[in-house]
Amino acid sequence: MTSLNKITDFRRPVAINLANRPTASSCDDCGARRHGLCDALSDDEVGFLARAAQHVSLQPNTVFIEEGEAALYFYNINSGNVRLFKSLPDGRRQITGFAGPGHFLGLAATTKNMFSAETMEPVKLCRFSRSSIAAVFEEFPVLERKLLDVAMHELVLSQQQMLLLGRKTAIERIASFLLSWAERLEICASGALPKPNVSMPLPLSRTDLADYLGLTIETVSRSLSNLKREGLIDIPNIHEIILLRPQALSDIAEAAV
Amino acid sequence: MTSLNKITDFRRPVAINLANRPTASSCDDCGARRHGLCDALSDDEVGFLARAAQHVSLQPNTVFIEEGEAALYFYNINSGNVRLFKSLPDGRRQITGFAGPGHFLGLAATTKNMFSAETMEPVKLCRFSRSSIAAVFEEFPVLERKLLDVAMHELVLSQQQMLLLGRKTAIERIASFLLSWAERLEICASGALPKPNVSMPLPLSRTDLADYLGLTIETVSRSLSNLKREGLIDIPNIHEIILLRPQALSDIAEAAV
DNA sequence: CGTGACCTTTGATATGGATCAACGGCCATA
DNA sequence: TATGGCCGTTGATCCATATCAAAGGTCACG
Repeated sequence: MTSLNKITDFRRPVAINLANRPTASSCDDCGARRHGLCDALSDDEVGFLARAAQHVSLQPNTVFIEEGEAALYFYNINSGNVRLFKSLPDGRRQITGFAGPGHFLGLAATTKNMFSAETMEPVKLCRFSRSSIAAVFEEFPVLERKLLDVAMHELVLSQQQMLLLGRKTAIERIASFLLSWAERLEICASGALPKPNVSMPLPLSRTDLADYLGLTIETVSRSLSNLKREGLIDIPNIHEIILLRPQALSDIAEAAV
Repeated sequence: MTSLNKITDFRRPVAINLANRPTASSCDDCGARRHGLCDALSDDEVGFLARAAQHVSLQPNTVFIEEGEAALYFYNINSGNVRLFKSLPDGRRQITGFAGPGHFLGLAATTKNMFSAETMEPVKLCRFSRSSIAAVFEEFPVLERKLLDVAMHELVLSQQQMLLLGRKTAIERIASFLLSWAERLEICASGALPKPNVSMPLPLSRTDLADYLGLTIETVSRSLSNLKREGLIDIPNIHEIILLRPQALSDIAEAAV
């Protein structure tokens, strides 16, 4: 907890001088807007945030955060999606979540990275030195408030995932995943079901799916085939799923009695 | 996400008038101190926080947050420990974590509770109306900063738990749990191993252990017996574990190769 | 259009942990 | 000290999913 205070102690002097900041630039530079994090920032301030960072473009399948390495930076994703995961020495892997445009990574107050992050497609992101965290928060206190909301929401999601990993069967995991993925894609409102027959892109390999759901690729494949055989979904191709009967999926996912 | 803005929109007018607040009272009233959340608050302010809440005493095994119910309050625990869990309609239960003195519960911006909370022993806590969240944060902005740190730390813990639930074997789960429990009790520094032969209270039933680790009580019992048989731990009684060889436990927990 | 690498699906078999069952220890109560 | 209920342990068996194996699809590249 010592490093915690170093980073977020509110008494820390402000290192960034906004009086000298550059003039406004497009908010598109700042992935934070995607999460509504910029709502309360002026264009000037958003431009400043964008300029305070190093802008990085990454190829697909690039590991840019490695578990165990020194935590020198935090990141804000501008475009593209990444997977977050933890690994065991023998190669077992658990994907703990996905992050897309607007997400912040590496904010936890630890000296080493507690997870790895790998791009799933071409990604653009902003990299900030962690020593500037306190200063950034000092300048943009509203960021803290919004980040707290985001963090609380992610805790809710990870609790759902713990229930899935600890107590659900393979078919329940797949059904749960399909519905939560639809929510993530905003195909339906949070907590609501998508309409029947909606199509959904699924840009994940079976390996990613298995590592996210705590299964093997064979079990993932079989479970999807079962759902298809029973007419609850259709699978026109590997990276597309049609949710034929969302209600039936939900009954399976929530183990309705 | 509409309710999110309702609660945390920084423009919301301040409803609490600190000018009229009561004079200082003991900080012991405020569980927040246990998490260092009060470090930056004056005794006056802490006393105010304590008075703004309803103080509640609960018997052991009382469910005071029920998943799915309207989320009317948030809570700050003063004394005692609680378990947080999610359930499926058929009775399967996943404990997602434990909360003790200083923890805040129910801060997520949702209209319904996303988990249940049940006391494990006599518990005292402060209950706040959720409609006052914005006002509380407005008066004590440092609270937000600290809560963000706490939330980030809990995300790290839940990622560890996802790895455990998704990819570890029964014996690895038990070994991981014993070491993380020692950390929680501050028997050892975060990330460090306890010294050999340290004794540790374990005020959890086998059922709680099973529901936390995604196993059955029989498998928990067998795994503990195995570790005992191999001389890595001793179990003088149900609610006490002696960590004879923490390094060996760690090798199992981390699947050292 | 053919080739090969990689990914997915499907089938056969193995196994870790769940389930079913019985027993034993502990504690509260009389 | 005896009794009953609850919890934990241990043993026997079962089953959901892992593992092993092979075949089929798809796509990039020559």
